[in-house]
Amino acid sequence: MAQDSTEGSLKERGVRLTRQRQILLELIDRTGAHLDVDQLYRMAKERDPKINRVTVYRTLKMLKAGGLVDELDLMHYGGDQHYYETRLKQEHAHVVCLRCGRVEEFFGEPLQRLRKQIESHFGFQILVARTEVGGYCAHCQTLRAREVEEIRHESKSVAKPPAAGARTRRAHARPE
Amino acid sequence: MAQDSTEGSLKERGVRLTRQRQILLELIDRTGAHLDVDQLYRMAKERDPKINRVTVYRTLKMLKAGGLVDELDLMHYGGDQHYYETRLKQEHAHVVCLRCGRVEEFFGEPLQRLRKQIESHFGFQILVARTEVGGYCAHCQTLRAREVEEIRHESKSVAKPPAAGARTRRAHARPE
DNA sequence: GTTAGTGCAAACCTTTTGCAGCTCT
DNA sequence: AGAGCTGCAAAAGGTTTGCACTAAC
Repeated sequence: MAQDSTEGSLKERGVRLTRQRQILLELIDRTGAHLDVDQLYRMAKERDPKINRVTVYRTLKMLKAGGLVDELDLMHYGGDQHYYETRLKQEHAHVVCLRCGRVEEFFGEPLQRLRKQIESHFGFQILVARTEVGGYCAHCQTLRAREVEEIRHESKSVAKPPAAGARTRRAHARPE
Repeated sequence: MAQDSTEGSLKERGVRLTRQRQILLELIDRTGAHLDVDQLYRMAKERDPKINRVTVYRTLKMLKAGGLVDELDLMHYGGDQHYYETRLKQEHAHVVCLRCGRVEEFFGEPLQRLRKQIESHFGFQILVARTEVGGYCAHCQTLRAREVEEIRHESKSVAKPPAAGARTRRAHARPE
């Protein structure tokens, strides 16, 4: 049972801890993963087959508004849905490989430095910050180079080099 | 007429410079603003009343894939559509006020530092980077404080303090 | 003349909404 | 008991697709 600060935080605000919410909270907080609505919905369904997708949306919206989860896009790799993660973790950037979909998290002082500079530069009060980076991971750089090479061979002469940011939209490809 | 590096870049790749594309390119490059599809579509329509929304989508997709424009969310202030801007500008972060919708751009060395650290830390090759920050601008911090104060007065006792990240979704509010 | 690009209509996917009934506190 | 939540069905964005026609090179 997830008896962490998230649930406490909700109780304080008089938010009801329904069975559905407990399930969703536990999934988000415990896995610490980047889950989209569909994944979350299916996982929740294993524990409560009657749960509705709409409840997942509503719960996430509430958690986001309450500053308990962060909403990510992960560079829209894999579609236009959103991904969610706990805010219990320390602030970090998301580094998404546009070829394999793997997502790395970067914690490091440049992030805090950036945050502070923005706050002092504009006199801005930051509530949420999001850094997402897309490109090729170490592994895929090599594979990518090979692919480009092959293409250049196939179309012997007028080799239109594949556009830099081009990405195949393979629905819900799993990293790895 | 926009005779800048963007058009050149397209010509080199054998992309046809249709009238519609010229209009859209000029709007994006010249205004240097953060435009969503709807704004872009309406502005383009003034110059070519027959242009179709789909063409706007298709052009943006191509420009994005070609690394000529960046796609932004601006913290989803004002809805779930995307915003687009030239990539001719130097890299910068977007700082969005969740109360008035104003968007500031932050250029500054912490960004380059962050980029470099991520690249060297993971051996990652960055193609696109996006930092978006949401919160309250200097001006709105004061107004916000006043609002909270008022609310506290109205509901005398059980004052549920407004959730930190809560934001009113006023569709397409204009900054200022 | 070819082939890429456009417009139109219709589909698609993700997310939101209205409302009756259920359930936490 | 009663406001707050849920589930269901239906709608509402925002974006993409299939196809016949048009225009850039």
